Amino acid sequence: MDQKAAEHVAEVMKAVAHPVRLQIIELLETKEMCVGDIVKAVGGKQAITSQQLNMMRDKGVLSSRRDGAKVYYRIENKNIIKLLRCINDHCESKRR
Amino acid sequence: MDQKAAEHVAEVMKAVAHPVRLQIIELLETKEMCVGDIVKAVGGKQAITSQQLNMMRDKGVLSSRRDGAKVYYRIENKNIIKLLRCINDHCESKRR
DNA sequence: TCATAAAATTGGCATATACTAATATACTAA
DNA sequence: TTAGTATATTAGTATATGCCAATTTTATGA
Repeated sequence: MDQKAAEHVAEVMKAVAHPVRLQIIELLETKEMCVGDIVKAVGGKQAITSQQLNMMRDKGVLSSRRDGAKVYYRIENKNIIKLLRCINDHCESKRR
Repeated sequence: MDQKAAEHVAEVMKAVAHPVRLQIIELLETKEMCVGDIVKAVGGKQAITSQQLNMMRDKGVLSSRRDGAKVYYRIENKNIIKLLRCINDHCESKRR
């Protein structure tokens, strides 16, 4: 992994490395969802959740499409899901 | 993933989400190394590298053993390696 | 013991991040 | 066009992070 790749990887990981953002990614694992429903599901505030979604989209983790007044977010790259599984395995094996 | 698990996962990811720390993990993928050699390999400063190693050990990513004056670090949980692979896959599929 | 090497720690500073309240924009339906 | 709903943006603040220089701790060998 060269310098540039390492920087990119670090950016992607930082974008995901947050309890609520991990929750959002889990929510989107199997389906797309609009901002309002995501806000309700994670029990957060509209502005913050919107910021987090935008941020993850900017980093290439999510993508979005507008449908009328609503904006639907989905996972852009499925490898993020694999990533989550790896981390989960790591944490579980530590807890054991 | 419950709240507590999400927080833990986020912590581990944050510990790894840094260009130099990713480099260090790559270095340690197949072997343990002492601090001095890691410092040379990543071209960093002693104090900073020591801080990064300590930090990753605190978060359960690495572990260490002292052998005389030298301290050897190694990857504590191999799932971190899998994690790196996932991230690499992610980035490569984005570049294509 | 003394000098040196290896690693860890400390205090400080600049920047980044997370959050907040308030406001702005985009869209729909009446 | 107006009111209402959905989402995004802005400016500000508190805290976290990353880095630095200097110092300290731990261990070795003369």
